[in-house]
Amino acid sequence: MMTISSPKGSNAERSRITNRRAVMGSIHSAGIMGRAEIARNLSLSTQAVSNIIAELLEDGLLFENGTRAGGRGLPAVQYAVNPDGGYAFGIEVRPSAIFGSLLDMHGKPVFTERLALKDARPNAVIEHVIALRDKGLKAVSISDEKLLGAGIVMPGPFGRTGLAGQESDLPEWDSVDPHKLFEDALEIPVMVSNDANAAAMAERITGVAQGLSSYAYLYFGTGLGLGIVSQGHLVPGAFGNAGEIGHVAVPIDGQMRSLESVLSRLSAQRKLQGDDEQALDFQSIADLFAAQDSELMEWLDTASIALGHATQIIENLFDPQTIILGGAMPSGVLDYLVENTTLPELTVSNRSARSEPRLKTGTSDRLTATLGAAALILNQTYTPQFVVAH
Amino acid sequence: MMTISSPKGSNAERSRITNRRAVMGSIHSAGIMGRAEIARNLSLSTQAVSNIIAELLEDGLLFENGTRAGGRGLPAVQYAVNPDGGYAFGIEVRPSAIFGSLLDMHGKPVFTERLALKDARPNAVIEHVIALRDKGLKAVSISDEKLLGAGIVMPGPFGRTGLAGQESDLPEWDSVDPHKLFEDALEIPVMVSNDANAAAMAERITGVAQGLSSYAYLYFGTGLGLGIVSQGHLVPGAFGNAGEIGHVAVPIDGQMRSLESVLSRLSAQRKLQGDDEQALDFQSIADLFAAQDSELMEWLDTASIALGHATQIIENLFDPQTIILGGAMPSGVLDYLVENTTLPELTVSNRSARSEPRLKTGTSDRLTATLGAAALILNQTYTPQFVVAH
DNA sequence: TATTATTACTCAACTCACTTGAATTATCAA
DNA sequence: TTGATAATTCAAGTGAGTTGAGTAATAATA
Repeated sequence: MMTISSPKGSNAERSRITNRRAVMGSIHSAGIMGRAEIARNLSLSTQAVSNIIAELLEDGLLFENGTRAGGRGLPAVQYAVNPDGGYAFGIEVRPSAIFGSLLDMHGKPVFTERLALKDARPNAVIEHVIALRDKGLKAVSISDEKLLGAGIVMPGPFGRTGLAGQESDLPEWDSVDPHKLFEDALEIPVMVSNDANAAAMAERITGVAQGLSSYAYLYFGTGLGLGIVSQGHLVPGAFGNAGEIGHVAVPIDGQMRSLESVLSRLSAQRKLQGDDEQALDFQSIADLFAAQDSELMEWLDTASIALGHATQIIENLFDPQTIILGGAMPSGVLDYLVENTTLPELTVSNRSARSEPRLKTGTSDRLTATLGAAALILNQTYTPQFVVAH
Repeated sequence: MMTISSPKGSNAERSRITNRRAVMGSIHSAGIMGRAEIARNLSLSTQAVSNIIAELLEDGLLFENGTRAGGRGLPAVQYAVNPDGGYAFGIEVRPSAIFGSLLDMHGKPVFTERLALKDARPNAVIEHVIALRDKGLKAVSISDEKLLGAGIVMPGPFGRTGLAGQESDLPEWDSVDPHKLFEDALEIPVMVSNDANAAAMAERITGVAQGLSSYAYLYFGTGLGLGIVSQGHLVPGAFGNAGEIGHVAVPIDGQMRSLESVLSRLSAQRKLQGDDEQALDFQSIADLFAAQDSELMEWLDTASIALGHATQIIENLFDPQTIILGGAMPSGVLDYLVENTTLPELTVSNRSARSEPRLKTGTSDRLTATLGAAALILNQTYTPQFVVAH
């Protein structure tokens, strides 16, 4: 659940915060940049940018990176983001395990760890999360002042809904406010979200969504989730549960099936193993794909059809620059889906002048969501805060 | 097409604009409000709010509205929005007609007019729009300084897409930038959008979406459109074409049909008249509904099923507070749909603790989109600007 | 080679808009 | 009647961005 802050007026202090983020964001997305260039980009005076940059240098978030000649005039001193200037902590909570990661300012993971979880109730989880943080900070020798915040990914949906009672639910989390719980325990800024949203943000910080402002992200976890980014901001939904695309019905062989039942790792597992409950992991699917296993290829055919329907829905509802496929599914499989899906014609995205493909493959990794959790925090430091309306 | 501005830094001047809007927004949504209360609401000092209110009184946008005792302490002087403080101009451009309206600050229409259009090419449209504006201002004796801006509703999709070549297209508009065209001609701020988005905003200013921040709006025009509002802001899509839900396919009698082909005025017309091309207008449908015409009721049964599917998709993708039905369809028909649609169970919106119904009826009127066009401008004066990310 | 145009950058003064703290006023409660 | 409470104003203070003049470094031009 995204925390929805009440609308706030602006004052000098808040302006500075906004502008610091805007400057960081400009430099992050450009790689290196000079002060005058940033000032033009943000419609600020060079003096203002100079002052902010001095502060950011002081804080160790930036460093000088040579000068650029090229044109006439005094060559601009260039600045770049210092990867070691700060770190974001990402946590993914699952019923049987917790995944933790630390990302530097470039979004590069410097620490990742999996912790088996016997007890997934709130207190036990908090204890493990604190342990994970301490272990991570120690492992890479980071002082805790450098920790910018923690992003938490938990299984949605948040609150009691028509989708409750599923296997992924965590015990005894119904009545607690995860955001407050984690913030009180960790004493740093916290953002809580679902896996698809987090993964979508990861693509924006380091992946194939860099430079995109409105896109959709299809996340392959156990099921299937959708992260929606509009004008650089996540669309969280009124209760933080937007993107539950897995439960949308599509026609498969003349029958309405939920997307998740044909386009997810779980569905592949069922197809390949029947009701055998042994987990079919990432690697086994990759191996079967490499061997062109006939059952898997059959599953892929059905999955492609489902993806075509999903594409039609997403494109017509959001008109994104692109739809990115990613998550815990081997990249070969994702590439196959992108290449073999027949794109629907009757959508607003079927236009001739496109700079992005309608479907593309993003990061494929079991840890996509965990890294995405940390990316939520990085995104915050690179993006001026969204003004929430009344 | 929403105009996407580049990200801007903040300074004193922009802070004041933001805060003025925030103050106006607070008062607008509360009806009447005192200064200290607004200050708390926006996390500003009372002095700052006092200064802003003095300015707004000076500009005629607010007026004093008594004092409120009730508690202890000095009773607060209350302020209310002056309906005559400014006006918004709304224009809806159709291939064969232009609709114009003027809304006061409360969102009340003070002038509406339909102008038949023989030539729908850009120059002719501009000419008629200017004439409409002048006529409106004259009719209600408003000086042109009071015109806050113009909202324009035009048939989407914008740009060449897979949905182009439809009957609603306007001739020779492919190569022009409507926003620039209208802004140059009218010399006031302009917002261009599609009918569904505009209608969604109208509900936020005066209708059943007051107080809601994340909701979806199903607009019945000739076809069917979807307006998506997330945290008080429209979700426009990368190219301004989000919300083309009419082209999403749903299963009807075991066959995939586009939503628009079963849930739109045009589809009702086809059902009732066969291929007879004579227009079936708003009133005729209302009459047939009053008479419980059997063919219309049959159409409604199918339409309800389609609406159920649409609801499942919208709820799972956005998790809105509610879905509002409105537009050029008699309210009896909309009410019937709301009451007789079987709501899907497998969605995140199927929760017990709801303050809003999952479906509700909004404004039903041929002019919904026209008034909505003007509401886009009002919304801007009541809502601090969205910070667009890099 | 010298000069000029161009651009980045800094310094210092200025301005805008919000904050702070003290003083004032009106109301309710004891 | 007195005291507590809350809204409001006044005046001074502060943070942050802007402005304009001046300096420095480079490319283009004479």
